[in-house]
This record gives sequence, C-alpha cells and structure tokens, in this order.
Amino acid sequence: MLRTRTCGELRTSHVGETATLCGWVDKYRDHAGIVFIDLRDRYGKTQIKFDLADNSEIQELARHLRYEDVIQVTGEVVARPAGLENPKLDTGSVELLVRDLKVLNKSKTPPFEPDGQSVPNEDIRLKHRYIDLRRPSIQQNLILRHRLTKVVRDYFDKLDFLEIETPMLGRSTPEGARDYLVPSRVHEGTFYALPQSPQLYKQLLMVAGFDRYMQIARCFRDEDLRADRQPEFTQIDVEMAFVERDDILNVIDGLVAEMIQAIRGEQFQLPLRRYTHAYCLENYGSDKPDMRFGMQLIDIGDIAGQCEFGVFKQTIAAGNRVRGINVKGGADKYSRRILDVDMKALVADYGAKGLAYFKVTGGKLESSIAKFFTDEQQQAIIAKMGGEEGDLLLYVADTFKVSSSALSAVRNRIAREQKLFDPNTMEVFWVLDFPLFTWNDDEKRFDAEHHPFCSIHPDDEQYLATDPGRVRASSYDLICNGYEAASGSVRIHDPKIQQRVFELMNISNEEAEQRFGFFLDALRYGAPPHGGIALGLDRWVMMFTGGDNIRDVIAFPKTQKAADQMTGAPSEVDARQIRDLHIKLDVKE
RNA sequence: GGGGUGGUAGCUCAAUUGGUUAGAGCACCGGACUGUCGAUCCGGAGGUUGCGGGUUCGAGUCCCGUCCGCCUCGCCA
Repeated sequence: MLRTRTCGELRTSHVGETATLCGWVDKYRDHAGIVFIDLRDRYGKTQIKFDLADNSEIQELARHLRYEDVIQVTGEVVARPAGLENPKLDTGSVELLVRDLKVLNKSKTPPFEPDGQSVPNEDIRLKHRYIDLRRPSIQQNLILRHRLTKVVRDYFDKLDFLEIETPMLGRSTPEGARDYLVPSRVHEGTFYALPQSPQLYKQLLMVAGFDRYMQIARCFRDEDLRADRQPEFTQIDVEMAFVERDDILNVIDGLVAEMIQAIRGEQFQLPLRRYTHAYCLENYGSDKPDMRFGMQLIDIGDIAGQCEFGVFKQTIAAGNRVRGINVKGGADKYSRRILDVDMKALVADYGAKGLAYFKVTGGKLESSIAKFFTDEQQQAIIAKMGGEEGDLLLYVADTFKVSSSALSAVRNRIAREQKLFDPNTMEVFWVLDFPLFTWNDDEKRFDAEHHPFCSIHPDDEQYLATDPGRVRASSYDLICNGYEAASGSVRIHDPKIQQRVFELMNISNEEAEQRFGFFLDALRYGAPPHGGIALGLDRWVMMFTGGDNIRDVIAFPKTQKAADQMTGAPSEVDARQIRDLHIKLDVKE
C-alpha cells in the first residue's frame, strides 16, 4: 500500500505516530514559511503542513502544489496548538507535519473544483463526471447506495431468498415500454431486447420451484427521461411462490422498516398504512399522493350544481366534478397574477381549462365569480372547505381524471412553495385495488393497468365475464413522498384466466401463443400460485439522500436526451459493424 | 412530438430603452507573507457572448433557424 492511513482517520490518539497519506489537494494555503494543505480522499480531509525550518527543498515543492494534484506524504501526526483546532473536520484536532512529499500525479487545472463551494451546471458536471464524483456529497450518495443495497441483500438472505441472475439479452415483447433492441449477428434480421424488467423470467423461476427469488436487476426502457427516470435503472426485484397478496406486503413492510432503521436509525411503525386506489384519487387526485401534508381535495359538486356560475353548473350537468383545495392562510400569498397566469398554466398542462378561486374575507367569499353564489351557497362552501379568514380556495371543474391530475399538481406545488411539510420525513404507504384494465377507446380494447400477468382481485372474478372495467387487480404500489417506490402484483397462474385476460386485451390465441407461448406453456406444467414486486432502488437512494434527482445517485447517468456527455454514447459505428449485423441505416441528413 | 427555462472568461454570475474598450468573485500566472483552515495583500494574463443567418450607423441585448443542459405534458404494461 502507498499509504498507512486514510485522510479521514487521524485523531488525537494517533499523535506521535508516523503516517503516510495519499490523496488529492483540496485546498492550499501558502504562507511562504509555512504551507497548509487540506488533503482529501474518499474518507475525509486532513490538514498537512510543511515547515520551512524543517526542510526547504520539500517546502519549495509543496508551494507549487495545486488543486487536484495527487500526492503522497509521510510525516508525524501532531496535535494542533490549543485554539487552532478545526471543528469542521473530523480530523481537525491533529495535523500531519510532512517530512516527505511525492507528487504522484500533477493535475491540469480542473474545469471546476469539487469543493462544494459552487456546484457547476449539470452539463459540465456530466462531461467531467470523474471530477464531479470527487465531490463529497456525491461520494456520500454512492456510499449510501452501497449500504442500502447490502441491507436489502442481507434482509432477503435472512428470509431464504435466493439472488438469481436473469438474461440481459431476451425476447422483445411489444407491450409496455419501448424496448432497447440489440441486433443479432448470427440470426439475420432478428433482435434481442434488453429487459424492461425480469418479469417473465422471475415468474418462470417460480414455476421452477425457486419459491423465494430476489435480484438487484438492471432494467432498460427506451422512453423519455424525467428527474426520476433514467433509461437504465435498477430494481430490487422480488418474487415469491405459495403466497397471497398480504404475504408479499408483509415481507416488503419488513424491508422498508429495515432500510429506514439501517439508514436513518429510526424505528418505523408497521404495518404500513394501506389505502385504495379510489381513495387516493378521490382525496388527493393522484395514485401516488404525497402524504407528508394534508390539503386534501374536497368535492363541492352539490353546491356547484345549484349556483349561477356557468362553468360549475355545466360541469355538474355533464356528470363531471368540481373539487378544490383549501390553502390555509393563502389569500395574501398568491396574487391575482400568479393565480390567473402561473397556476392557470399549470392546470392547463393537465387539460384543465381554468382555475377558479375565492379568498375567504369577512366571513364571505371574495372573487370575480363570487357574485354567482348566494350567501347560503357561499356559507356552504366555506363550511365544507373548513374555510377561515385569510384562506384561499382553489377549484378545478372538469372530468374526474382532469380535475384529479390538475389539482394534484396544484397541491404539490403549493405545498412545496409554502413549505407545508418537513423534507426529512418519509411517508410510506400502500395503494391497493387498482383497476385491472383501463379502456383504450382508440383501439377499442382493454389495456392492462399493471401488466397482462396480473391476477384478479378475489372478490371480482365474477365481473371478468360481465363487466371487465369493474374488475380490480390484485396489485399494489408502494408510495413514498409522492414517488412510486415499488409496484407489484399477485400473478395469474391459471392458463385459462390468462387466456381470458388476453382476449379482453384483444390478443388472439394465436398471437398470445406466438408472443408468450413459452410462458403460457410454463403455466401448464405446474405453476404454483405466486406474486412479487419490484422496488426502484435509485428512487429509494434518492429519497434517503433527500435529493430530487435520480442522476445524483447514479455514478454515470444519462442526460435527458439519453446521452452520455462524457463518453459520447450513443455514437456512430463502423460501416463494417453495421454490415455484420445485416442492417441498413435510414437517417435524415 | 408539445410547453417552459437557460447557454457571456476554466467555474459561478453581472452588463440600463440596442450605444465607449463586455465587468466582478473564485480558479490560473508572478510577487509578499511562519498558524492558516472559503487564508490575506499587491500585480498580471484570460472572451468565437453555444453555433449559423438576418435587421441596424451600431447586436451579449431585437428577429429567424439550429445545437446542447434542465423542468414538464404526452410517453413510461
């Protein structure tokens, strides 16, 4: 080893010891006669000093050290003089008096300093990611990611789960997300697909008898990116045989408690709360509501239908909804301009045509539309909304879907702006009883809400023949702070029901056999009842770090256009490579 | 594919209604300094204002196109 200690290690107890440290020059302070350098490695920072009186040759070398030079120093660990300790450093009570200095690698002037003083724009950070990754905050994120992953593996190992790897080169299945394709050289004109998830493989492992499976699995989806979505991401993938829904929920409850205990040192109340999909949409407008704060959606349809405000009246007459939220004390926090322009634009993103609002003033409603409401109606609205002096009431009148998503967005924005929640809390809960299908009016068929292998809620089997839209799925999402943190279901293990689901999705027997024949076959050879779930590892790490962007917990992430600014991927390839793959390019010049 | 926002020195930013030689802090180079810890002080160098076109006596600023980053709708079983 080129070092005997790390830069985060030395304490008063080491005083008198001769130590050798290696690291990067984080800061230098040159006083001519004495030179201080903060030496940094992954473990921390240690102040080292060069004293002119001791060795002028090394002193001279030390004076020319610059940011990000990599050096090796040997010297004596000495206590700092009284009053000169640095409480900001863990090693701040000591320093290394250097006897010997070796410059292992002089650095070019770096494009930015990873000192955390100012964080550069993200394109610069990603282009020089190896420097960005020197920033202690990012290093902490990746260290936390490692710890969390280990907690997860240990938890499942204790419960007799086996980690089994599944292929990256698989068969394309056109449902769901767009596949990343890999052309086959050997089989002319054919393609592998990278896995969107190991879904079918893990179910086949259940058929094979590996009744408790888990995998830290890389997944790929060729869809547009978001702050919490990367084209390749990592799932904690889980599947169990001979279980019912609650068995899986209980196992994951335990995992969540274990993760929070290990990372945050907190005892977590189990079982996790459970809400229905319908409840979440009705009261929060979202199937992944942020429950760190209240401000629930309240329906005023009964009053809206009676009032003289045309938009409200017509909305109710058309069988749609008028719902709103009460922004406590918000009357003087949101100007007319913000409400009429910014907030209106926000709800317009979700298809809402407008945002109605009242301020509660002098026990009445104040607004440009207040005149359309009688005194009694105004009092009824105030009562229903729990309105008090100075409150701001916001309404969206539209279909259930549009009013839900628009109000949910408004709710989230206001909570963020008004700091209605403690960003350090984690509100984790289950959402159950999703619909099995959503009707696809363009294609005149049902689409699977979760995926086509999701089984039916035990109470709803009767509706499969009569009213498929009413059938609830035996599926479940785990929500944390407004993010989908996990999603899973009990699977269909009966080929007859599987076939019926395909029929409703307008997938013919022949088509199903052609696309999933191997899988349907497996179900016919003794498939046990089984179910599973997958947790988004990146999102969990992000939440534990308190971040709002998944890129900060991935060592080498892609930009929003799915490019790697550092390596230049994706790139063109040699004509020879293309030819070997039997591919012709058709690219717009 | 749509909407929003940004791109000025190595980095973070400023630059009035379009108007002198595009500035500051940090970094970099040189000098001073034996207890600093975002060291300090003195001096210096550093610019294709993302790129291309246009309007104008004059463009960082206005217009058109384009590239890139970020947020977002659609999309993501």
